[in-house]
Amino acid sequence: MKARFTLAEIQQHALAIVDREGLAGLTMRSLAASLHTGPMTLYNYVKGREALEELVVDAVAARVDTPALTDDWAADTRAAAGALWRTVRAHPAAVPLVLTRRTSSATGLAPAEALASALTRSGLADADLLAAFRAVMAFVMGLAQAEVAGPLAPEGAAAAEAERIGALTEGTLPALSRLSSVSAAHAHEEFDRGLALVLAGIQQAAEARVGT
Amino acid sequence: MKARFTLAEIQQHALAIVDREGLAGLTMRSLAASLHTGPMTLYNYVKGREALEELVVDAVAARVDTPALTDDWAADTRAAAGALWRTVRAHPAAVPLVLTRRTSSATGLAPAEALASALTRSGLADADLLAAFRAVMAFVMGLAQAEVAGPLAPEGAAAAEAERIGALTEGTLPALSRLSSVSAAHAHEEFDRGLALVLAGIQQAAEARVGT
DNA sequence: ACCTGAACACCGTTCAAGT
DNA sequence: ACCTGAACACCGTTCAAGT
Repeated sequence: MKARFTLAEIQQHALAIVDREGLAGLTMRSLAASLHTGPMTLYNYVKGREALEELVVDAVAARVDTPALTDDWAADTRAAAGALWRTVRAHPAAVPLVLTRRTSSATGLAPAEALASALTRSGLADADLLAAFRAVMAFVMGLAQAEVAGPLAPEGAAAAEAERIGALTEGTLPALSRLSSVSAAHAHEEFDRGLALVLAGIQQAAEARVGT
Repeated sequence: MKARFTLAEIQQHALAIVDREGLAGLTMRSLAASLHTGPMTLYNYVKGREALEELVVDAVAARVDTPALTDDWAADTRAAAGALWRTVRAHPAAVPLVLTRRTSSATGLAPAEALASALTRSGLADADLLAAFRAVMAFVMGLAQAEVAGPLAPEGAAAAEAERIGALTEGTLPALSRLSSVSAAHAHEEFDRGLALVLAGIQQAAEARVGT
């Protein structure tokens, strides 16, 4: 019998379920139902649950539209990081998978390649180039992590944001609870400001190298 | 009947199982067996599976020994970030939980408080202070993420590290595969170098403020 | 070769009964 | 109050039988 589905179809259905019902809503059985088959059919396309979850990560990565290159490596770095950030953020329920499942497909690695490519044109030497890549990538993933499970993240959608930390710590964690109220006011610019700080350090290293 | 266990006991057993057998090894049933009880007994101490996982995260956070404060905020920031990094890294199997489960206990938030406290003494204004906190915290968590599931992480313990990316991408992801070989050579200093880049950007912002 | 129902070995948790 | 066995509703996956 011919193959009834394509891998891309399965990917799309899986990501759609995660987006719609959350991570717990994705099971072999629910995905099979979404495709109008029995659970066992899936095993003709995917090795098992774990491979399915990697497929979801690939599906998210595939939605990142890598921006066109310019002659400004710093701008390209910002663009690559921003594109990844926006896409990951658009699929909050998939973030736990994005953070913990590794990809080795070309599409899954494409956003990292775009970032690496931009940074390579900074002229940094190997060790610093690697550190810069690590720092920017970690910033993007770490910020996504913070939004899902970080200490300043609002608990429920409706809960007042600053309340949680403020109430629970009652002055025992003063620095953190102050930041918590700042966060409520500056949520919209946290990515840009944070990335600017990281990039400032990288640019400084790149310029120091040109100077010598 | 008196309470047979303390929460701390349960925490230690749970973390020990994760460290020893991996995340999949921790189930209500396996934890109960480790404590020589039935699974139902656990529900007297913990609301359910999810609360248990948060307890594991707290247990990891509790093992971070926050370093003593000095009069150098940048050094204290490095020390706070380093202490968190080393502890998280010492429990690789727990990293997926650390990344995805939120804590609201005081012990769970203590490492973040230490970091916030150090950065507060930089003199940065609110928005930049928050951005700096975000950047450093994201760097630490993002680097832990990269080690577990990032594009340059070795697949298996025995697999040659550069092979994976190199072989699979065969020149289609040139920048990334070059970084992959650099990574093999510089693994030991990636944290320090990356953090130095991030801190350079933060210090630059702090000095610019002093100058005006 | 690709498909897929039945069955198995798990899992978290509800319920109800113990002390 | 705190404990806990039995039972239930799931889950991923093996197996074997279909085409």
